[in-house]
Amino acid sequence: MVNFIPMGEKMTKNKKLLLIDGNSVSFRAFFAMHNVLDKFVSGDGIHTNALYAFNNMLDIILKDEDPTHALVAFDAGKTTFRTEMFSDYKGTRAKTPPELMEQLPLIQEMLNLRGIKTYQLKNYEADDIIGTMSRKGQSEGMDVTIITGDRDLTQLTTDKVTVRVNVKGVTETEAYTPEHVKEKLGITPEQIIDMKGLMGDTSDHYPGVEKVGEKTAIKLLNEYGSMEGLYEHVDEMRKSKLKEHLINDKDQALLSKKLATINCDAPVELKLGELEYRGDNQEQLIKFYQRMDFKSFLEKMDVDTEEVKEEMADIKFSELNSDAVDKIVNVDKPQTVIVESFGENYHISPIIGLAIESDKEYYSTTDISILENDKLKAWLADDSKEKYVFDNKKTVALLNRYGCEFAGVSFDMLLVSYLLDTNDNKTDIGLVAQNYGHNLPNEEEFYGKGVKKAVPDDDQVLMNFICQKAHIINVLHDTMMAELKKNDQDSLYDEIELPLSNVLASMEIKGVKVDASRLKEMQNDFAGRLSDIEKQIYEEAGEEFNINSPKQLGVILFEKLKLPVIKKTKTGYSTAVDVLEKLKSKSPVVQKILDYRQISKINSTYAVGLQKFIQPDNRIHTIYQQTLTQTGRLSSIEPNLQNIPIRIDEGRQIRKAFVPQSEDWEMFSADYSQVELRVLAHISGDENMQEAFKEDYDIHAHTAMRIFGLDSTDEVTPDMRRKAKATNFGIVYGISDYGLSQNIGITRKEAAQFIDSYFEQYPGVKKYMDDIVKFARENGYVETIMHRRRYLPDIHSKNFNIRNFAQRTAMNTPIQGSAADIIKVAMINMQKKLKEENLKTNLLLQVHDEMIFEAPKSEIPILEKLVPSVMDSAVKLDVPLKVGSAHGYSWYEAK
DNA sequence: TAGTTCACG
DNA sequence: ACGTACGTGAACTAC
Repeated sequence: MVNFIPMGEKMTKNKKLLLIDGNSVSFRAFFAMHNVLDKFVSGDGIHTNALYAFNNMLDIILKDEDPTHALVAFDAGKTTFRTEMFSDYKGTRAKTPPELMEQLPLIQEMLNLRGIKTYQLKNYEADDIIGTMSRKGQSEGMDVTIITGDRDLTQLTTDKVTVRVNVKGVTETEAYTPEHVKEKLGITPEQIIDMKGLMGDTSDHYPGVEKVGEKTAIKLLNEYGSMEGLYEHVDEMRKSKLKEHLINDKDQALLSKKLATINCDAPVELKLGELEYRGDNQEQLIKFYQRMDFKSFLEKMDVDTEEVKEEMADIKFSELNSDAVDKIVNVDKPQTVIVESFGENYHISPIIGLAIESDKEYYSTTDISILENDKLKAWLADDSKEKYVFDNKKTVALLNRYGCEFAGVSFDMLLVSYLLDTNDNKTDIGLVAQNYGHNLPNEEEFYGKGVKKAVPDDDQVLMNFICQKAHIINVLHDTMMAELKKNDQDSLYDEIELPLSNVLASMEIKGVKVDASRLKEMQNDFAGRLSDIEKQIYEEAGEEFNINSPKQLGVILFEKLKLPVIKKTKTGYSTAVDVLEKLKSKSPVVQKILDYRQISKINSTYAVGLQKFIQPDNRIHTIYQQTLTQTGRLSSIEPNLQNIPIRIDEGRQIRKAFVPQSEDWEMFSADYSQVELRVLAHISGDENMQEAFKEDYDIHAHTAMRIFGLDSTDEVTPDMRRKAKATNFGIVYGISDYGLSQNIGITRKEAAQFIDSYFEQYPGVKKYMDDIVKFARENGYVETIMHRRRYLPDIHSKNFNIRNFAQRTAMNTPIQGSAADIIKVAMINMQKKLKEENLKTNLLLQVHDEMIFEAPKSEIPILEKLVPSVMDSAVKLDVPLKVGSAHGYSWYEAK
């Protein structure tokens, strides 16, 4: 088929108008990068985070949209025609943070340098300017795209006008066409103002009709078409609360609709011709970027400024040979060491290159035999020779495999970066560098990914790369350490994370002995039982299917066997445990499926799964991720040794395969009892909870007694204790009545009463919960007893769910995180003690609130005293810490 | 690669 | 009116 396109139309590109809501995008840009606020400061001390994010977004949008015309509209001031109509309009809106205020003029300046017109109009909001210009553009036959962070602007969408709303920060947008509005809300763009009028707007602070939210408003509009239509027929509605509210709040609703309506006839004195997009003013823009310290944007412009050159240029380095070693060992300043490996798991992957920066000289080699040089070996192991690295734990583990000890690290850029901000993924030095505005390829960019992943053929390229890594560590050292100090996190780093990285390295290197033959036996046993159950399930289902597929299982249970659907997931029927538990009584096949699932999980993940990780030394060497969790806990991978089954005996048998190194040794474990609740008692200062721990009461029974209003714990039934225990857990997680009701199978109302009486009994806890959320709102982060930080930008979210989640996180993180701090201190002290006392015992594993050791039998009596005393004295809280311990022939027995 | 499920604290 | 417990990792299926 041939498309005939008239010549004229083919030749002229359709004109495209880009309209940006300057205020709302700036706001979003600011909060999207709120966690790096202090990292983005220009030479003259002005914050630049919003500027940076705005510009990033601009790059993407300009590329995407390729506009011929562009305009960024700003609000002119607080008073507008809307505040005249309704004095409280935007009444409770928090005032713009000063750190953003100072950036707004710069944003306008930058936009102009980028060839984009900016405009504001007295008495009107940016929305109105955009509305007006979008109609002008449309009537001239232009395609119009609007960029905003405010969903209300979707009322402007038409066939020619697309509204792109920022989601998650500013670099991603969701595009609204009339069809998409319809799909998403079930109403037309024109009806959005009616909807807003009916439901009101909390953030702009205008009221709607009482008890009418989005859902109700949409339902009403689908029935009556518009607010006016609705009020014409309101008398015909049958008597209901809704009808009453509609009638009572009619005036408010009509006013709110007016407030929500964007004025598309504002007296904007702009001609479309003036909006022509001219592109960057190169010369001025470079100066501007330099003033703002925007290195990455400068690099994008292909500009050879001196500063950039220094950073991007190939680094001059010489061969790391014995001559170089002679120089290195005699330097007294800190020196930077890079040990480069290739492969996922550093316990098995080879070292492929080394680099050392020494007094501004760079030395590098891919010839690993230099590690046999005795002088270098001694220098690496010398604690008094100060070193900088990225990932101390990995470096220690790698060098250990090549027969070298490694000590003396004072700066681990990975750890510092994690302490400064847990939010982004910081396991890659390139990404950290990029975060600080420096240009260093990350691992994926350098080595490639998937099938293309490979070490470069040219050794020079590799050596240059690792020298650049060393260079960036030096460049960022001062800034990052200063920031650490400013956050009052230097002792968290010096006394906890850095020493801990050495403890973890030795735990990983030691590994834990696992009896492969035992796992093999279990695997065989499970395989037999699985095929039995499988047969029975097929029989009862009347056909064969994949039991592991939730999809196929759903069809069998809910369509073939017609069992009631309890819960749905995004993709279909839920077949999770809590659902199956409820269906158990309806069909005998359900219990069999539960059994199958359980055994199949234990078999595939543990019995079979763990065998793959047993190394030739008969041991499993996990990797502890020290810089991953948002709370400060560790995590364990390849394999995860922090989730070995224990709750059900079937799975618990797996622990019998975890054994000590030789016959006259045992496994020894020690765990904290209720650390998190004790931490809560401490940081909340709640007297009732503190008393319970000081007196060493059964905390859950004691809670039950209090919330059920009993006189003594003797009256507490097991069921009451169970409920109280769940409530205590709920409190730690940042409780909601719904969550608690689901967990202990009571109604939401009852759960709410539980929580009320809990807070009455523990008023200090209530106060803590309120205060910590307030703290998070004011400071943008929360912290643990050791000043570990977690930034919570979502605490300002307009979205109810996202904001609530951030609030629960604010409550939970100081608790979970402080508990993590405590055991970390205990681990460091423990390792030190074992050495001081000349014990052979090895610390092998950590599982959040417990430590697992292997020890000669003769040392067990010593450990039984020593370990609990080290653990309970790790930190001094207002309540005592309690520690339990056990030992036996395997991890199973050490319970 | 996303979604579901389930193992642990 | 909204739709929920906090923090993880791994196996498996299905797109």
